[in-house]
Amino acid sequence: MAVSEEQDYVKHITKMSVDFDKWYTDVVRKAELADYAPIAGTMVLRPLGTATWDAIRRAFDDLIAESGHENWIFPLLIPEDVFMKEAEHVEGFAPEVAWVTRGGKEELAVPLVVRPTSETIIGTIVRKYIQSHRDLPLLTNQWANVVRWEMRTRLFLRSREFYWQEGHTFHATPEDAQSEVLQILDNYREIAEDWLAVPVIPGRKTEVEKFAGAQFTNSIEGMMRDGLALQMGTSHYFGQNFSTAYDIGFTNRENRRELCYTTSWGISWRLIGGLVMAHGDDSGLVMPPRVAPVQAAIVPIFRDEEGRESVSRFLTPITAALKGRVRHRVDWRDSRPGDKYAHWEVRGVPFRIEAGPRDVEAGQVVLVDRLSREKRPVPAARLADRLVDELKAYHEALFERARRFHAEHTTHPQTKQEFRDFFENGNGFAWAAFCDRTECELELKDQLGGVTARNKPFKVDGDFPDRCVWCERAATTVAVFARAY
RNA sequence: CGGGCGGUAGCUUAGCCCGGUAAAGCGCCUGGUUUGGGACCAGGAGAUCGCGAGUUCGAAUCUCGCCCGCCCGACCA
Repeated sequence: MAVSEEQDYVKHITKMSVDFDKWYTDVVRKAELADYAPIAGTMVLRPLGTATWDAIRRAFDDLIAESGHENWIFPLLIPEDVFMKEAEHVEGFAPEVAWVTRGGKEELAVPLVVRPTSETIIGTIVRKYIQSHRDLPLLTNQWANVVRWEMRTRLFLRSREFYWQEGHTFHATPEDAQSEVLQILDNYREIAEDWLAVPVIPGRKTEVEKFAGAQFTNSIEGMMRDGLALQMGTSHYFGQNFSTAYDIGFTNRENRRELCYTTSWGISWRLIGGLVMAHGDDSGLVMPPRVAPVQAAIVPIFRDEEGRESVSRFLTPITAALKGRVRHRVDWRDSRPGDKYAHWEVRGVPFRIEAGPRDVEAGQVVLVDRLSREKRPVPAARLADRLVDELKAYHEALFERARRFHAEHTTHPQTKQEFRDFFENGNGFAWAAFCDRTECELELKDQLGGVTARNKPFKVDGDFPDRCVWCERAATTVAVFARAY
């Protein structure tokens, strides 16, 4: 049934087609994922957002545990002199660092920076645990909050304090470190695609976009429903940049001292913003089922106390069968069914189960999914099995929908004119031949209103011209261009 | 950080220009009636008008400073 304008107004969710940015903010707040906090540029993660982040966290933690990574907890504060050792890194982060200069009433002799990322302090700390090649690789990870004094903030996507995981690893050889970087990037791809149902492009960052202090940076890039790119995870190779600055060495098999090859990598709660913008619609959130805190909301329908008890008895074996298999919630709140439908819809719950007198009579429930809203009767005894299958299919459908959108908003311009036209008339991804020169990328960014090379994809199909799509010099690579968050 | 706009009940806003101690819808509470797509009726609670100072007999309203948000720019692993 179509939703009237008046009802929309009551819900206070701006339509995506009217103003995408406003729609996004409305959804995040009305779905109660997160809200603004009273400190500029910071936010509070509400229970739905926290549960979603926890689900992502568990999924990734399991993945990296399998490959031998261990969680640590490192300090929040970094002494200035420790922070300042790697020049490029300092230059990249200095403008957005928050400082602690006082403890109680005393001015600190050495000011402390609130970590914007932890390469420097972790390097400083773990160097003493690394003596021999036998101590390598050392594979650390921490789940933490960091602070970056951003000028322009946005819920989940760019906040002054954010939660993430940062992995920091130390290796005996460049090959080992580089394969770590690739392996983690593939773990990130798995989180994005298999858990969040967002198709992504893995690739190598250009010099303009790489991490401050890295030799190279890899990323996965996803497309939001406004055609903008979102960097959903990055994985950096430092070579010996940090181990030189922080003197992180080991004794190799030849009994000679050598410096470690290091990496770092991170995903943040930005992924939640990503799933909102990749899947949401004018009714609110659409949660990917594998991370959805509630996968099925059960709405009991009854007229009186007797009816209530009858539905309750009917539901007892049903919820018992769902236990441990499907994350569900029975909505006994004292309000009308329609109100409950809307409640769970805004929150993006994949499935709704209606159970009323007619269902009790027939020994069935009515299953409704968030995407099609079609009502389908399911025998009560088969609900659990059915839902497990439906959740899988729902994930596939979501992923497929996002994949199709991504494909429909992707182009392969052959000429500079086609390239210009594409970005002057809208947004999306443009795969094009590229000279990979910084000057060229900066020029096109300037002239095309913020278009940048998101990355140079690892996998490129088809033929591309041998001239750069922008400067028309010899092309050395293929890059995906887009405006980005 | 520069330019512009805004902040009034939990939410969305009116009132501000032209000063006289705050209003509506939604939400919330109680009772009744209802319940398969955001119900209805009646009653009720809820606001130091973002914070602070100033002008004034009197400030939501005028002035100044600060805080928070939005848009544009600069900036942005």
